Amino acid sequence: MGRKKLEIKRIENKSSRQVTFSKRRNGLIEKARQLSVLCDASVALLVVSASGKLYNFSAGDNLVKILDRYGKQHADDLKALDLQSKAPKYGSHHELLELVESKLVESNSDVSVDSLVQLEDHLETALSVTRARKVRSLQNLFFFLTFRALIFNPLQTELMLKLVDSLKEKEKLLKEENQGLASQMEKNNLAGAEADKMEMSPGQISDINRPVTLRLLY
Amino acid sequence: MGRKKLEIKRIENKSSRQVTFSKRRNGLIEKARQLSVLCDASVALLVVSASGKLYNFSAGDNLVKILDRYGKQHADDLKALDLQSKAPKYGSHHELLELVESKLVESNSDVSVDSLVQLEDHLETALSVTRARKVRSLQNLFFFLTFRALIFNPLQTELMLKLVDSLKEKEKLLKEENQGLASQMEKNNLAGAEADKMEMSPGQISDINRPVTLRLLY
DNA sequence: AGCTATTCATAAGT
DNA sequence: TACTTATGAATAGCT
Repeated sequence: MGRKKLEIKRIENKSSRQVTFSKRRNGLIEKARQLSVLCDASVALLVVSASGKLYNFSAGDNLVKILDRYGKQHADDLKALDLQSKAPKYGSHHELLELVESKLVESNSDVSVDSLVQLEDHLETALSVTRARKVRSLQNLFFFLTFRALIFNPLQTELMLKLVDSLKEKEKLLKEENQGLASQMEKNNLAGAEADKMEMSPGQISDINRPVTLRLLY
Repeated sequence: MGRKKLEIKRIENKSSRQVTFSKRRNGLIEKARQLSVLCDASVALLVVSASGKLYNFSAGDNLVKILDRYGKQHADDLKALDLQSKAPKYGSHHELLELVESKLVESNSDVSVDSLVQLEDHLETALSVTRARKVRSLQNLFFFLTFRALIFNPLQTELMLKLVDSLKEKEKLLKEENQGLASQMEKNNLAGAEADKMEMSPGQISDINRPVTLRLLY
């Protein structure tokens, strides 16, 4: 819609490509805004230029509630998805979990793009049969989850990773404390055995006295 | 661009609103496709109708790599954001973490929409000063993180929540084991004190013997 | 779902 | 980068 008809293929001239990008990007955003206003819809638009610059637009209130309602409507599909991913044939849920965990450990929780791409592939494979069966409904679900992630950002993931870190740290400290206690107990037992001329392994001691509350590590 | 100029405000007539929605949605998607092809850009478009139905479109390859490069370019901003969110005045990072954790516990990891909305508000407040200072750069960062979340879906969040659950469970078991050990030790000490006619508190026992390796809980 | 009169978006030029 | 304008595209109202 200009002085000349423009074929829809990559514009080779760099500067005119840039000009066109700027104009059409603005046009697209305006159209998105209009759609949102005219039809009471919610719209999110994300554009990355060839040079890596990010542009975004979103409009529409109560998106979160709409998505929540949508999610509730599709609760059955969610359950089916969950069960499917537990099926051993396509990689169990637990295996996937282990995979995520190992990726997190590997990269010291600074999750690399490559490892997540790889992880996504695994998930893709695990879900392929489910998808083939109920493509439409699951695609909707996919985008429900996607959109949810889009709304509940930006730091949720980062915070979650930090939470995982803190839990791992807590676990480490608890294990150390455990080992310390075990070590003390062994020593006590040896001392006791010397005194009593009898042996007693820590695991076989029955619980007679009331447990002591330790200052647990936080 | 029709028979009559149309004011950009909500169309009250339901059926014509629906028709307009359908037409303009398709138009928007086509425009997004064209922008992607003409200018070598990546585009993601998400639309939710008033009735809650979800429509999506995306185009452009290597989005993940573009975003990764972008993220690396803005690594300094990420660090600044991290430091800022640690500033006590606006709620420490740790507090936010506790908040996330409590929300997860509250809802038994079936994260409710309302609690996340609330959480988002807290984050919003915590980051408001940072944003005011470097709005442009942080908005880009915001959308980088958003877009990343968009790409690394759909089950990443769900898996992460399950990972958190498993770590919490591990922690619980370790604490129980800790208490069990402490209880045993107390009993041993009492027994030892009786035998030796002397008292010895668990915390004051020095480590003489080599620690015993326990079968840790997994 | 189609049809066209119109308005709108924008390619090329400045 | 911003403005202008001829022209191609999108679409509002109608069927």
